[in-house]
Amino acid sequence: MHTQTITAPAAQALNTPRAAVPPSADQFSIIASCSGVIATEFCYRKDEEIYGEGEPSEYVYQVIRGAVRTYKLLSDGRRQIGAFHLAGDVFGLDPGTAHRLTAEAITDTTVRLVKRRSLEAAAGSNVRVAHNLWTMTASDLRHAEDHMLLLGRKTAMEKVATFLLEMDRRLAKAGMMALPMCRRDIGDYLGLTLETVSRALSQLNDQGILVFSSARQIVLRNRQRLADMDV
Amino acid sequence: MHTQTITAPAAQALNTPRAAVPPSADQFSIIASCSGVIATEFCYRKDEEIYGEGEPSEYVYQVIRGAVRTYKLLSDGRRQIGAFHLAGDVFGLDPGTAHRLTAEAITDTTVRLVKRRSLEAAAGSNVRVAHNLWTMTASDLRHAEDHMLLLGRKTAMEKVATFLLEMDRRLAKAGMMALPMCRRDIGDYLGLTLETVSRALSQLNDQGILVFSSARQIVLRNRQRLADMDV
DNA sequence: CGGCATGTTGAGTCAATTCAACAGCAGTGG
DNA sequence: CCACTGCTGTTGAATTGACTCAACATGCCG
Repeated sequence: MHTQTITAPAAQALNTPRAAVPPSADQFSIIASCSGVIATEFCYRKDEEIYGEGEPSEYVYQVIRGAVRTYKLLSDGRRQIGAFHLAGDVFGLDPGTAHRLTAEAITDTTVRLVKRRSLEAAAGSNVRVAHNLWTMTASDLRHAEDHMLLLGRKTAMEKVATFLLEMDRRLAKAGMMALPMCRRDIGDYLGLTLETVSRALSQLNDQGILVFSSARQIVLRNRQRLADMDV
Repeated sequence: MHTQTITAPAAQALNTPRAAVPPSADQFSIIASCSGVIATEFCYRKDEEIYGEGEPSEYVYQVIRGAVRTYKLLSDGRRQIGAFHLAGDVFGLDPGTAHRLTAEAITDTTVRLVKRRSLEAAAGSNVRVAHNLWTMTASDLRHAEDHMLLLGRKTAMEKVATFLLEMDRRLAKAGMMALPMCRRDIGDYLGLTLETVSRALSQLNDQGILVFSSARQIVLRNRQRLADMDV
């Protein structure tokens, strides 16, 4: 399983300042700094599996650098990506004994990980930790609820508009967003084919709503018109 | 808000034996029986709103009798039902301050409800309660993850097959299932139109995989062939 | 019995898919 | 340095699964 080399002492990551830290990051830091909870860092190469659906969930993860996709497969290979996890995000927090989705590194990725058992132990004695575990799971649930609405009821263009606004909010730096994932990943996240994603992006480009510096480097020129499409 | 009449003392519900109680029911009973947590019963008529999206989440609910749909709307009225809640199921457990979906009674429905604040208080002093809140939210998340795969990647027939197996598991009595919801609800749950749901059911009937006693009374004749369609 | 909800079925349409060709680019090695 | 190769992304053409619109059937409730 975790045969990757340790690349940096955990203490360094704990002290690294990061911009635009999502709420879950603070919660995770509180947990990770509890006595008895030991955080370690690992690196995964592009497309490497971090854990598989159905595997025992031994660890909980936080993305330090890079990006992760978590997905489910049908028997014939059709794939649904449930979420993209970016710097600061926590993933792999499945309160059962097994992971319910597969996690893969989208690009070369560094994660911080803590043992599930030590987490549960901390939750048993520290009410604050227990509450954080709950709210982190709840925030995954909120995202899933929003995403069900998108998958079940939005058109292709509305899906892509929602996606762009989500990524803009989560990873834009200086007005520019550098998408870590390919068109197929985006399609499998939105319940579309990669061609449909490409066509929608081209159309938004033609309309002047966005500009490409490269296929994955996008600047939004008109967030309002995107938000209007987003219903 | 809760202007319905109280129909039965809570104590009666607590002592009423029920068959096929889902795991969440036990967990909720543990919570509800905590000192300081007061459970009350209310009745809602068919199609009555229990709470609206965005409203402050004052209560957590458990279905005693009847059925509930929780859903999100787009501005033009397109609807995505996130879940159906049947006897024993807990719903409305949103760890934020506001409900993220609207809840409506599908049929005349009796619920048991407890104040959120008393729940959180109990969680603060009782680790068991805190853990149950977490696992109940996690089980909603599991359902949402499975449902995203369905919405994003399954065909109409696969969606309907999955739906039938889910409902068969959750509400079949003596091999027969009595669906509380109409075709439109099923469609809005599966990301389909009501006509497509109707056509799929007719086709399964023609194939002898199921038999209708009435439009909503269904007997599955061949679960294996349904499971095969379910991929 | 009549009236309205719900459900079924048919015909035509269309949004997104499939299949196919090609363009762009990054990495590799001669 | 540039040709070669493989991967990613774009675009076009044809197809199709699900949708829309419409008519009719069924059944429940007063």
